[in-house]
Amino acid sequence: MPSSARTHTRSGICSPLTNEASMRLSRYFLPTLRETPSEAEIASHRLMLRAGMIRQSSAGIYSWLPLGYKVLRKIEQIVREEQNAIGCQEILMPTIQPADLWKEGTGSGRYDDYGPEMLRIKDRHDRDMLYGPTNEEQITEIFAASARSYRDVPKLMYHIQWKFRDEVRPRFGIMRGREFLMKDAYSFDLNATAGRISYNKMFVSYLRTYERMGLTAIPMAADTGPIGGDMSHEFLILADTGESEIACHKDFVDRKLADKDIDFDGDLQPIVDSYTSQYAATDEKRDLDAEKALGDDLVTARGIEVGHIFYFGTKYSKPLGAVVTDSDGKEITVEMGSYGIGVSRLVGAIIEASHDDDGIIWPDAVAPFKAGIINLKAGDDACTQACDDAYNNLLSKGVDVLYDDRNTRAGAKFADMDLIGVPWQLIIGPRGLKSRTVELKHRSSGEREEISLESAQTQLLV
RNA sequence: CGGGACGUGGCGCAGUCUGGUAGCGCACCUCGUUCGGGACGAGGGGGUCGGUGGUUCGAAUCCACUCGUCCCGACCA
Repeated sequence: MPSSARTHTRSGICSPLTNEASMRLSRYFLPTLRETPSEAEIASHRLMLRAGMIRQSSAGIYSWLPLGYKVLRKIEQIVREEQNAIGCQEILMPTIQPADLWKEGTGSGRYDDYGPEMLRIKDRHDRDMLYGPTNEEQITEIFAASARSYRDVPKLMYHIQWKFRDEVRPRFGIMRGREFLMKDAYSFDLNATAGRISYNKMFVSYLRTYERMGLTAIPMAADTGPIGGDMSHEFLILADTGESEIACHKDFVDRKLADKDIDFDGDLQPIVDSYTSQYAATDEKRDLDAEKALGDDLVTARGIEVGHIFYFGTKYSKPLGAVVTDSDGKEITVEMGSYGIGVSRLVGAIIEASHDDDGIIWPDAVAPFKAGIINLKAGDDACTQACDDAYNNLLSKGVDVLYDDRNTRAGAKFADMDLIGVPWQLIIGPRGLKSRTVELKHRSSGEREEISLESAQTQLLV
């Protein structure tokens, strides 16, 4: 690609690396709201509406506007990269599934159990279909149809797809929608020992995934259902407005993975053990004796579930006939696990964990733009020239930047930029330019520096 | 699914009790003065009150039904 295609003029640019468009705000569809729509109660819902990220279509179903969709894709991409990093392979399964996959006799047998939460549809031939609330049946059928030998396992596959659960009571905006974007992964192994290896990969991968988003997620033992054992964990992040009460050892609160460079083919059990050996429990799993023993090390807080992994053995492989032949020529029903991350929910969860009275405070990794340029006086030639130059320069260096070039008052620009929560604000006005300075404001700390335009731009390149 | 609310220009609300064909703030458009944390003045556009059916001379207001949305609870990524 010729370089001229990358460094162009006034209409924003696509970085060849990220394919994320920087933007002049005068051309961007960013319908911010000064007042909160009355239906929004919690912070993330309020702020997502006010920041022009989403609009509601019907109860629990939302459209994603440019700003919101950009964040959603950033989160999705982090999830994708971390799944790929453990050898989990991306596929894409349909949203609409044939009911036979779920019915007794022809499928898993949970068609009747699932209840009205599953959206059932008939096609024109009067065949029963459904909008998938999850994909265990589908992936198992795919695997079963082609896997023959023990050499075909282990396998890890995932997809990132919209799901639908017809919640009785959708609420909290995107956090508890009926339609939601979810990463769900599935593991296929020859036996439980191998299954644990797959489970551990996911466990550690999840810790890394959330950490990359600027979150501390705490794994907590969850109900294992009919299988039993210790192979089901929910991952929760702490937020004052969280949906459930949790209790854990205080070491979890800011815990980071000690080893950044993990060998996923090595033994992950010690890492998993280092997490699971410490106390952490959701409301229904709390153990008061254990908590008493912790004394001052106990922390109680509120949490939001952002992931759930579990191992379910042959629950689906058996009815759907996912069988391979082992080295002795014996038929083995494969052992499976499934591993979910609520991608769209994470957008709301991150906001719950990171906002203030003025708006959202995006962690760097998921911020829709790295920086915003505020032109304090759009009518001033010198000021506009300085802003244009800074914008074009940052673009050419690959910095994703939102340039507020609108001809509105400064106050409105400050308010909008704080609301949408980009990490850095480059504030340029005629007054500062007289002494060749601009203001660089850091959204999360609130710190402002009066520095030269050049050094401000240099800082944004880091 | 139980309990509770609400539905009036894009957003936030008043008007409903005590029927007389719609109002305020913000936003929007024009002009002028402004312009470093959501300006000021003047002028202007936009709604027939979620829908349907009743009562009435007359309904945003009363009655019935219906649709939608939100909140609490049970349930869940």
